[in-house]
Amino acid sequence: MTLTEVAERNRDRVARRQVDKFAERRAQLAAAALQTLAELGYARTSLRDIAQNSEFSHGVLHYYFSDKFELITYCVRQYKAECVTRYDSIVATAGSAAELKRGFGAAMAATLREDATLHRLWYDLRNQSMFDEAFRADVHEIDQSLERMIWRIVTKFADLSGTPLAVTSPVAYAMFDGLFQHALISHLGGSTDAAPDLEENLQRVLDSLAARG
Amino acid sequence: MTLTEVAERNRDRVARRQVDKFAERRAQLAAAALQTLAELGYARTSLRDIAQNSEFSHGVLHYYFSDKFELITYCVRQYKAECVTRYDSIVATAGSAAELKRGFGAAMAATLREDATLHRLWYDLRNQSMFDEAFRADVHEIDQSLERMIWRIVTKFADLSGTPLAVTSPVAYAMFDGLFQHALISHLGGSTDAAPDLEENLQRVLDSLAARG
DNA sequence: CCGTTCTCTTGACGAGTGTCAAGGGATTGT
DNA sequence: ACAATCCCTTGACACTCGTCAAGAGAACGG
Repeated sequence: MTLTEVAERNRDRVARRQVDKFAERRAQLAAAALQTLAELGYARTSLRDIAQNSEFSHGVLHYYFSDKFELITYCVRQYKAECVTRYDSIVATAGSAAELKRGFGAAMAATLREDATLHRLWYDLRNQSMFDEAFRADVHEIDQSLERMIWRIVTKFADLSGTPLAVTSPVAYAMFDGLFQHALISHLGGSTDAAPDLEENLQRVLDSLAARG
Repeated sequence: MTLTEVAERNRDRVARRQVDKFAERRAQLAAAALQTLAELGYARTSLRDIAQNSEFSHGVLHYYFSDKFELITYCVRQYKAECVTRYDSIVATAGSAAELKRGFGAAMAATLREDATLHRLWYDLRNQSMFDEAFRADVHEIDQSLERMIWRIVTKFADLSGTPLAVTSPVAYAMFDGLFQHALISHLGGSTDAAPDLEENLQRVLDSLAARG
């Protein structure tokens, strides 16, 4: 191994370590941003609010992100990574249609309770994408991931219960999304029935998606 | 009739005329505000933007509204008045289940195309109500009105087709609302299929709501 | 016709915003 | 150990925001 090779390898290692540190802090700041956005909403969240929810000052955000839009975009992507695999274990482990149905309803009701502020942030950003074209690509990608996640559940349910499906993937997603969104609004409005109602309604609708005719 | 009675009547008439003029201009400014909000979204709309979409200057808004919140609240109420009776004529005139179904789908698809920006404003404000409690009361009232409107259609459809219903009012509303919202996002994203797809999907789902078992 | 009230404009204020430049420590490579 | 680079803070900038006060001009009363 020549000297220049050693030097190159060291430089690479250093560069990688720096990149890792850089990426790590970006993720850390994005986490603080996500928490703040979930708390205040897109319209009311400033960079200073975000910095105040981290252990750094507001200037550092422009060291790790070129501008506010890149920060929020990064946040959205980080949110997605956490989101899309949320129900995969339920789909994988369910051995019967009834078990899948119960697990699905329970998981949705649980995340409604535990991640309510994150979910309202998602709806907030998806709404922004209707006004601001810059958000559309990322939002649409997440939306499609969620639709595929729902479709995995629905198809597996039909498979396990041995009945054909009466809906398309977009329609199934839109219906479940509507149910969840209304439950979220009700839940954040103070209703204690929102989660159990959602759990029951989801199971009923899931049942009705399998054609009986 | 005494002199004081005449004086009183005149004062009343003047007062009423003033009130009318006042209310008229409030409505006029609220219309400009609605248009601006529908264009820019809640997050990006300033009072100066609104004034620029009217024929007045920005200061006049504080002459007719005590603050920004009262203006937006007034706008939301004005929006509601236009909204809730949108499909009543369809419900009233439909003579058969098939006609009602067709009319419902066509009307929803039409308003998706023609009032897309107003609809996205509604979803924007409903989202704001998840973050800002001050919006919740008005938003919830509108939401209930819309739910009742959907329920009138669904129950009339079940009545005309002679089949019992398999869903509750909140579930029916949530499902149709989800379908419409996703169609709106798709439509504003540039899809030309959104409206016809919505029309077809609505009719399918409406059919499926009537129990076949 | 004069005085009062109603409408509306103008301009300013303080607060809050995203952005960025200057610089101080800390860390690192040699 | 010295120099260079990295990381972060501070403070400022230009701008926009909601709000309000002062006042001009029209409309209206007696």
